[in-house]
Amino acid sequence: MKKMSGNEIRSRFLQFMEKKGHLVLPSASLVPEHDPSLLLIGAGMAPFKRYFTGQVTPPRHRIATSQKCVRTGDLENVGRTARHHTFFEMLGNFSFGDYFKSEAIPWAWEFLTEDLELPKDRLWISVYTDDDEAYDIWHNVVGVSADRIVRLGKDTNFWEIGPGPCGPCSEIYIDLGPERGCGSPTCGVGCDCDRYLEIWNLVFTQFDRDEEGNYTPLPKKNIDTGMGLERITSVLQQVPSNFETDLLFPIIEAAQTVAGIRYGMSKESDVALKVIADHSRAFVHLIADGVLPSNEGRGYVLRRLLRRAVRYGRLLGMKQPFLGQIVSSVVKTAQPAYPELVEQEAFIQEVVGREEERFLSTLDTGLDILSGMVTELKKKGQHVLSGPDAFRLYDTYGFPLDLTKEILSEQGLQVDEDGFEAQMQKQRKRARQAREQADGMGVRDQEEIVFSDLVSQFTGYDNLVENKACILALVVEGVSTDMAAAGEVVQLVLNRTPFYSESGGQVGDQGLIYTDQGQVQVRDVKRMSSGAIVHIGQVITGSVHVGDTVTAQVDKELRLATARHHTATHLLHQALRQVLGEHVHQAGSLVAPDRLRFDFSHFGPVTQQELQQVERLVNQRILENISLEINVMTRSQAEALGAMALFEEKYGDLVRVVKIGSYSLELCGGTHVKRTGDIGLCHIVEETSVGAGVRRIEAVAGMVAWSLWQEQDMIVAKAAQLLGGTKEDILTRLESLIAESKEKDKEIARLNQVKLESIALKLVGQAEQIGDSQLLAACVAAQSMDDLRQIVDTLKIQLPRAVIILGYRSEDKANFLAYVSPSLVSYGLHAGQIVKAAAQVADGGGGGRPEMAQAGGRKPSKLEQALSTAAAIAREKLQSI
RNA sequence: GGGGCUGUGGCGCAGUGGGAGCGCGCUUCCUUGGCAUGGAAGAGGUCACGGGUUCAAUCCCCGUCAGCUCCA
Repeated sequence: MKKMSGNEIRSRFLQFMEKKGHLVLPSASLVPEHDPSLLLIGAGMAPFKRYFTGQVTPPRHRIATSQKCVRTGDLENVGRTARHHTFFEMLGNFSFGDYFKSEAIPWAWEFLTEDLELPKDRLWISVYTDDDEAYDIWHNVVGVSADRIVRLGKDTNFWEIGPGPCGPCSEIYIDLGPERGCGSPTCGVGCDCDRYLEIWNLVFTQFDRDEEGNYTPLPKKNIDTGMGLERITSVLQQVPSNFETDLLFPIIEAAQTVAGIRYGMSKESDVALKVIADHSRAFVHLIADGVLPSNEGRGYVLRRLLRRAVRYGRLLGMKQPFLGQIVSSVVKTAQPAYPELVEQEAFIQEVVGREEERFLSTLDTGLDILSGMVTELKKKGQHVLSGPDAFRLYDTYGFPLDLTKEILSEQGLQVDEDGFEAQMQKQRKRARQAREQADGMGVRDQEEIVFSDLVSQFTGYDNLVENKACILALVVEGVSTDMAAAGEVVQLVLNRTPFYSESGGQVGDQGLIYTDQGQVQVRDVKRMSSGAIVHIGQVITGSVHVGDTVTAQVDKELRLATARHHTATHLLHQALRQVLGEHVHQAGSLVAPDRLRFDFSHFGPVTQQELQQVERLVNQRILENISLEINVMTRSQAEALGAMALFEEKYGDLVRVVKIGSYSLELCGGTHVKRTGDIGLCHIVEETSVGAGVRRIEAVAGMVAWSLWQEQDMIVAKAAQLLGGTKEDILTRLESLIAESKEKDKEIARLNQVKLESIALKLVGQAEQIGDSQLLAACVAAQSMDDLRQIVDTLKIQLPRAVIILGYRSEDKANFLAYVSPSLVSYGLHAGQIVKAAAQVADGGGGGRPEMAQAGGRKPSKLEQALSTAAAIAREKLQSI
């Protein structure tokens, strides 16, 4: 057996297959390019699905790759077994209707035994029960002895996923020795234990399965093989698990250095190190392929992996962000095969760092809350965390359920997962209902049926008036009708219309549809999935009838304003990619006559400087007055040009490509201006967050931008006038005004203080002596409760053993403050009770602490009476001491 | 689009129906040959915003905005 590095094995495999006539391709992106049904690439053959189905012709009939794969199906097993990974590489050779078993089998044998020098006497073969063809090749052509070939059943050796191409497969195993086995006398190939390790699977797709389960032979048979790079490397490097190979171990080493522990110290810390190493490989490659952390889809897979890595880091005692150093080691280790990672490292670090920090704070609050819940559980002697509690952690604090489960199980506790799921269902139901309600405003399902067999032709790209259109259908209040009269809200379908229907974020046109007898004011236009274009509006004069020949006229000003915003959106998109990076992708868009809203993927806030730069770039393109080229072409032509495809499944085979010089190229069905100069100017109004990883920019263009500028300029001019200076002076004037005003506030406070002190000193003399205590009840000229407090502050130094009751009158209220010296409080005197008695006289209430309390009343006329009542109560108490 | 949580000095956070606080940072002074440290004094707040309840709201209720988070 030859000892080789993982990188060496990868390139040896590809070289071998190249010699056998294969086209060697680089690994495809983890993000499936033409397959919206697939979240991520999880198998070596996944990028070639369309070659297997015959939809697309492959560049060559033999292809070989080492493909990056991500699988998160059994996340819990990662780190606990020798072989589970979320990220791995699959070595594979593929035949698209070219060679078949008699080539694929000997080649596999040749590569393993000659190039890798695996000992023949340790290799075992499995074939499908009925596959005599494969058996013969293994036995007679390759020369594997009969006792080394095992026939296995459908569950392991037949590859199929529902209807479609399928076929038997043959697997190659290596015997790792009896010491790795289970010891059972029946132990052999196919046993669950670790002794016989499957290293290569050869799939022979030779049948087509129909819905009924009939298998018909395919005219063009395919080969699809897969050998896990990490696995075969572990065999050649003679290490017990994939994690000890040179593909993964350098990352574990980096992690143990950061954590200050050693691999092999304990089972738990080894699991944590393995999880960190595995997940880090996955998220580094995901980010490199353009995925950003978010709350859904691929972004959520990424976020979960990243957060799990952080969580396991915490288990090792790492409370600070640490993934940066791990990322470096991943990049370094993967560099020979993926040199592009090096260029992207800074960006990856940025994304990882931000997400890590965000999660650490999320985690801290979550852990606090969870440990509170645990204490509560233990106090009650329970051992199952309720579904709603677990859900609250998940829903409100973003604390993943699997983390909750793990943390609880460490303490012998459980989670009521059914209860959790029930809460989740409730949440889903709520969201769905809200959605239905929102949809109720637009065109309802019923109309969808009414219009289902109608088709309208859109003629409005170059043309805003259609003179001889015919009304095909009318709907009033959800009911199909022949006629609509003045005042009625109507939905109207024409055979031909220049009205643009809401699509791709661009709102529907407004305008007029009229005949000699009637006029309809169109407010919105929607397109049915059937192809009918529905105008929604109100009959303003006369009436309209099905069959009428009408003139349909789009409001030109609004359409032009919308077009300005749409073209500006394309410029903005490109400018954002230029300034922020290629990871910026459209995540939603609204194009209206008065504004545009553009949502895009980005990891953090856009700085003021970046926004200014983006805005400058957009306006530079506008000034360059570039002509737009709009062409309809096939999808593949557009792709060849490098067009940015958006929402691809929405479009048919022919696509519309909007090109702005050499600057921007997008697939787009919307309406645009002729030249960028037509936009006039564009101004970014605000930049906000929509959710993690998605930012939103709102901007205005054309006259809207101009009137916004005019309005703001007027405000500035007015401000300058009010401040008595020029526009340039505003900021300095304001600064000095604010400073001055603060200075004056302080001076007023100081003067007030002096005044209050003099009031207090005058009051001292009015105090009534009762035993060795003093009683003071007085109405003073104060402005606020604070004033009363300040007077008391002065008084309580002069009258060290006293009850003080002060009152003042404000507009329509009486206000009181009572103070009792601490030495009197111990005799049972209570400021709250005294002041309350006073307030009740003035028709109010109050309370507070024993030494200080305040109150108020609605009848200021009773102020004096209230004070003397309170004084009487206090006097009585003082006399009884 | 819908739900939950949060919003208190520059930053991180306590807090309570009745005088707005803590830690870090900042300024000045003292200690020191200088620095680190130590000691003292001080500046800094429309308690997100707008309504309501109350004699009294930073606190309770409603709305708006922003951030976080889950669902769609």
